[in-house]
Amino acid sequence: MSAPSYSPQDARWRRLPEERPHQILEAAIAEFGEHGIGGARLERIASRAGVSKGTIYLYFASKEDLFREVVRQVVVPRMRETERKLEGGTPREQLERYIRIQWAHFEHPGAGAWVRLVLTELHRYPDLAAFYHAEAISKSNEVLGAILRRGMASGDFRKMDPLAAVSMIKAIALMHALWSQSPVPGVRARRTGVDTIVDFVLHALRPDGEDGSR
Amino acid sequence: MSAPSYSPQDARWRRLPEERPHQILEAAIAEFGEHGIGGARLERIASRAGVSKGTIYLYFASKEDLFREVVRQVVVPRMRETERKLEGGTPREQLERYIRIQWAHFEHPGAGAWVRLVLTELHRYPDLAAFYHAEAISKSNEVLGAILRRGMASGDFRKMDPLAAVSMIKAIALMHALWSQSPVPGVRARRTGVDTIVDFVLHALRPDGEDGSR
DNA sequence: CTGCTTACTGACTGACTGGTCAGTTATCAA
DNA sequence: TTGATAACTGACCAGTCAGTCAGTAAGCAG
Repeated sequence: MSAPSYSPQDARWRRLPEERPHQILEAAIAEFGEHGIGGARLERIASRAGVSKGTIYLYFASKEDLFREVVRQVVVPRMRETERKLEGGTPREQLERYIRIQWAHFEHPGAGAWVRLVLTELHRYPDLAAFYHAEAISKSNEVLGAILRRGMASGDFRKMDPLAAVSMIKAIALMHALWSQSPVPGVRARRTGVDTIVDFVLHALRPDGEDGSR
Repeated sequence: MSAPSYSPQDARWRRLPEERPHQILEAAIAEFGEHGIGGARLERIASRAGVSKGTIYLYFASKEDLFREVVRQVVVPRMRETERKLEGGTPREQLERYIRIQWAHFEHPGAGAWVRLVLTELHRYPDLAAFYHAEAISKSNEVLGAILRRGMASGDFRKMDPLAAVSMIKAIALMHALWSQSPVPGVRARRTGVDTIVDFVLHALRPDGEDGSR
């Protein structure tokens, strides 16, 4: 109806149809990370990307579709990359490296928010949750599970259900991510060092009768 | 303006000003558990309680106030009761009982949703989060921490930071609650038995050089 | 310069929901 | 029976936000 008249020729604003989807996805990952799916505002995503809200709808069908593409194009590839660093070494070394890599990953600002998002909002989008589980979680479980199985076979670790151990190790790592970045003072204060976590897990997996020193 | 005319004299509807707050709180705990704080609808809470939306505002100042009272009057007392069952026994027995009680508690339908709510939505309401932390979480940490400290002093457990151990034990229990009730098939399938959890934790705390049999 | 196409804008709409309040009904004392 | 009062209702209001679309600007071919 009325004239738009955005900032005349002021800025280095340009038409860049090829870069728009990527710019919007980067803005979206930040916004979803900070506010979750429900709390994310398309107006803010647009503003972060330096475009208007309408432009988002030129490239993505809906908010949910935008979230789906964020997971597919940004989150999953990053997770894959992290797991490539695990190759080589004894099972104990690999397990320790796994925990330390996860820890370092979760120290990154915003990681806690993403963990929170995945643990708690994803389940309301069943197809997305299934996709995420297939692409990210189950792959990651297999990697860690294989390390544990090798260690049990070699005698480095005591024998137990490898998948159960995977669950518990991941539980500790995930909850640490949540708590270490909690805005609630009493929660954040109780930060556990990564050495303590490595120690706890290695003790839990230590074969019977073996000394705990490393 | 126009006449309400709800079901004439049909049902056993009665004015019960003394029971209303309790009815509304019970409806609210169910609604908050299923939909979280943000997703809860006052209209649905009213409907569950068999009253109209306006009635809620006769007893509670706002949605947030209603949530606060749910925590104060329902959740905290239930949590306190759970912890009374821990008295007596050796530290090992107490720790095992703690884990089994938590497990049983989290098996209850809706428990997963409450864990999810606390872990992920509470932080957006800083005063509520502080209240919940003071009333529920820190008390619970002290109880478990005391068990661990006694066990370390008596030689039942190896020496380590008791608060770190509390964090990790709780992490395992909480994530189990979330995963065991997940609506995502691949996640729910990977259910870990409580015996495995007890075993894992007792191994992690076992003093150096001791055999793992119980 | 002119006309055409593509990229983009932002005011607007429609649906939703927390919270309000004028009005209705039950209850009970007088 | 008849007020008076407390309990309760639900239409309404105001704010919010995902999604739409008429219109504007940039770029480019002729």
